[in-house]
Amino acid sequence: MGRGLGRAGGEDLPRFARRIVDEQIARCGVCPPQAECGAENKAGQDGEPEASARQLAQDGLTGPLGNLKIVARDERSVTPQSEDFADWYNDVIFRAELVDRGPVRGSMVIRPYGYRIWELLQADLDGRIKATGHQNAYFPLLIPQSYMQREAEHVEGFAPELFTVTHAGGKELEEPLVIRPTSETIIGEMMAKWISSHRDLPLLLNQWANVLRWEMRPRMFLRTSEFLWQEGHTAHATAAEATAETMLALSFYQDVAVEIAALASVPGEKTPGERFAGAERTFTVEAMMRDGRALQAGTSHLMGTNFAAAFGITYAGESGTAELCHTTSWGMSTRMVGGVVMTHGDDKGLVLPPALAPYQVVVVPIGRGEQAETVSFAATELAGRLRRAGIRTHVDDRPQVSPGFKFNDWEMRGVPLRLELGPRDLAAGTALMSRRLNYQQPGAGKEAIPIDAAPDLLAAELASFQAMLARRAADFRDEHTAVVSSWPEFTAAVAVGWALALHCGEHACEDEIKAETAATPRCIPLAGEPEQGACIRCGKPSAYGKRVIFARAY
RNA sequence: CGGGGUGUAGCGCAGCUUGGCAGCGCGCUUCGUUCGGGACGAAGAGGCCGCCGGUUCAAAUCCGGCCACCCCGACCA
Repeated sequence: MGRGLGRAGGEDLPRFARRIVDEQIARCGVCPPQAECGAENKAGQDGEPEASARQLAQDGLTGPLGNLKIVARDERSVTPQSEDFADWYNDVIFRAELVDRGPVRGSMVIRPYGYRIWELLQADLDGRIKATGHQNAYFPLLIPQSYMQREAEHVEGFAPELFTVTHAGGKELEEPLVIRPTSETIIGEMMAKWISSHRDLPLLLNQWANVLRWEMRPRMFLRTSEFLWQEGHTAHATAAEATAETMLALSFYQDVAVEIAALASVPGEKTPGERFAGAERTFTVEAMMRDGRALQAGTSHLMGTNFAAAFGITYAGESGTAELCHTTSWGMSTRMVGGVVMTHGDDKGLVLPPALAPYQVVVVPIGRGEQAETVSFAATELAGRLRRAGIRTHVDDRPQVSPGFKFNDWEMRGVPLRLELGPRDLAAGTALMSRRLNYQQPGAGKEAIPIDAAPDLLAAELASFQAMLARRAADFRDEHTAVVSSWPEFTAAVAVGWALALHCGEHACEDEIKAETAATPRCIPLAGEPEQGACIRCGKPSAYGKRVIFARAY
């Protein structure tokens, strides 16, 4: 872990060690801040290179303080969230083997364990999409550049992030191609071709695809140059039907976020400044992360007739006149994986909701020599029974790896439940169960469960684990959301979480708020009560008739 | 694009100030002993020191240039 010691960027080790020592001394309350508590405490004077700061840190510092003990963080553990959330996040996703860096800036290799999480989410969402009459299709990655230019706002919005292909087959292309940043244009073009009558409507399409956007500041899962997503695209005869579709898609996202990913998300509408490029209205589900920031977990756009006009998506109505279609688009991406990490994870690593856990239960057989075979056999047999009961189960029978290592390893990887199975358990007909975390009863230990009843028991445990995570996330969100009516309250709220505030809706005012607090309007919650009043910042009348969630966002 | 960093073994780093056989920890390989919370011993393998140029008898180290990546902001799922 390059940053495993929690050093500030660029801070060298001697400086780091000295800072920690200084902080410890300052905290000890006995010595003055600059006191030299014994020679060993001089972890480095200014300008003096410190050859053995690491050694010193490992050995710990002792001296007159007695209680002063500095120990470098074990390289096997992660940066604590409280110390640096961004470092924690990076440590966890790499250590849990969700992801690796690609060779190109901002690119990401999704490793099998991470990809499985995505597959599980994908399978659930795909089921919801299909169950409501949508059909999957696939459209090309390459789009003629001219397509992007047909919808004015759309071009403007995406131009800065486009990858453009200028050469193919060794020759310069007459018309450059763009790699899709999203597929409204090419799907619009095809819709125009396929729709001619009101009988062709609604057209309900979805595609699972990769898209590419050049991002100035990539973050694994949250903002990579290339990402995987689902994009729904539909065309309707009336605005009312399109609006209903937009809300239906939003409900997929809210349900997946809460029921499957156990996120604490809030469905709402984007303010005009945050709207999708080319949309009339944009809806979103915004989820609170464990550092109090907001993550847009899915969006659903009502396009009105903007794209229909740009691409000629028209239909003959019952009276025979040509009418513009009303279209929608909506998407959820691999960003969700990052949202899961940042919602549930802790200093021991990932915590996965059972619905998305590649392994819901890991069985660790314990025993060596003659016992090994018996235990291993029993573990395999138990795993088979759990799998037949629909529980994703893994037996960790790696030899030469100690049980303690396995415990920590699977905790890092977020497995909800672990079973230890050793000779003592076998003799008693039980297995030792541990939960990845115990909300509201921290410290609750291992529990012996009867092997015979394991499938039912564990299924119930998984269900309650899932529910517990969702509740815990929602509690956290509620505890970190403040209804504010003054500027000081606002700044205090967005420093640690979300603020519900009235706002004038003006861009200049949003910009000022962002410049001062880094917070932006995330959404106008659908469930918000009507309320009038003065803008939290400038005092002008509120624009939306409801409170707006302001937060620092990913 | 602005600011701050870093490039040395698979990973994390030291060495550079003051040029002189390329090191440490983890991991990896083999053997043995271990296994209920990150095991231990012994023996090994592993390097265009980011790239190009310069200075020098000699460059990881000094000088010049370039490149890449990471972190913090502005853009965004």
